[in-house]
Amino acid sequence: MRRIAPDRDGLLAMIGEVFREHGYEGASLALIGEATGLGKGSLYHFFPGGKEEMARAVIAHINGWFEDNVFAPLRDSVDPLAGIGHMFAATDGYFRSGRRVCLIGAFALDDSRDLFADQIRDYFGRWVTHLAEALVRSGHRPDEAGELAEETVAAIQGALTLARAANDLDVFSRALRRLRRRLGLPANI
Amino acid sequence: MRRIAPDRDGLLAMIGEVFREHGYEGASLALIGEATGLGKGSLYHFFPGGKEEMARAVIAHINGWFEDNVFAPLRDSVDPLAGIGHMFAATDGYFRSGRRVCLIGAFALDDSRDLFADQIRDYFGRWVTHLAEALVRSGHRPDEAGELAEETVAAIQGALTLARAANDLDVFSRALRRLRRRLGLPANI
DNA sequence: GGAGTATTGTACCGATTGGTACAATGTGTC
DNA sequence: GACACATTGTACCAATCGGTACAATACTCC
Repeated sequence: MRRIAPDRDGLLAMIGEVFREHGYEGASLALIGEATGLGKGSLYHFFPGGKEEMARAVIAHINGWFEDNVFAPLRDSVDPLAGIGHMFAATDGYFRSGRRVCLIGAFALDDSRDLFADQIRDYFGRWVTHLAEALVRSGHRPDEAGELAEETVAAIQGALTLARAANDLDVFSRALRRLRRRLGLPANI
Repeated sequence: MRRIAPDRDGLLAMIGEVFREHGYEGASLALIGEATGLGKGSLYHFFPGGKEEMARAVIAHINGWFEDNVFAPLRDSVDPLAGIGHMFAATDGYFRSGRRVCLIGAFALDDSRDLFADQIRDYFGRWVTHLAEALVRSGHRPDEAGELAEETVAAIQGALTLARAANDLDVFSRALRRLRRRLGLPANI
């Protein structure tokens, strides 16, 4: 019996890709087992709560990544524009310039939203809030900053949808470029 | 044996709601049967190709609705701004001010995109193209109009995602209001 | 090396999946 | 009423679903 001993981060990343590509319903335990190289025995050992616990852990994992790589820079950068620039760079990297889709956004659209409503609302809510605060610090009026933040996060989600629908990565790149300009950043980082 | 004789439009609308709420994978024949009041015998009589043919017909049905109620006004209105206003009103109505989600956008995100790639690309492509042409007619430069159209359609998709994630319909209303203003329309229709 | 725990493969479960077959019944037409 | 065709309910199929049970193996620490 070989011992793979996948670290939890790597494991969650692999499971996350399955959910991302197939959705919550479409991600069968067979697919997850295939992607991770683990049988049901192992999967239910690490996630006694089954598929739902896996999804919950994956969402929390993504939430943590955004906390560290997107929200923290937005909150802690001395120069708010630099923090916003960091956000765009991390976002472009995370979604692989449009090749990848937002798992949490996809979950928000169908049935599975009801299962993970709190985590989903938290993810988008924090993104909008932290971006809005950075925009306030960069000189925007609070109400205007709130709308601009909401508009930006929605535009990113919409661009991911449209890029995948059109099968054209440039859709996503163009959207990020427009958003950068509107938020007061130089055209390229 | 009672005879319901649902007209095809009503039938496709009912099936469409199931796909919209549960996604392609999640929409089981049991759910579809329950929603339509039809057994498998009837469903496979009307759609010999099974679930895939049902989904294809539903997407085509939606495509047709948008052709009549969104794209045609964009193309045929003498006043392009009136056509664009018509588009926003129809869009707000169709998505029930954010209560409803875009089935085709949801399909674009997961596995099912590969099954329906042509129809999905067609839907979004026509929307962007027709909006861009109306924007050109209203005075925008062609390249600028293309970007603005793409941005608008993406913003609508993103707003639907965000509204459902936040469980807050105002997110969608605010997005539509901003888009109307940016495209040169009066604040309320 | 032995004890205790972590991990794993396998067999199995009932329920549900999409799909097929087909006879029975409804409906419209002459 | 008789015929043709449209529609439907039911029974059935193999495959897969998520999940459980458990014994066998790996690993860790003494």
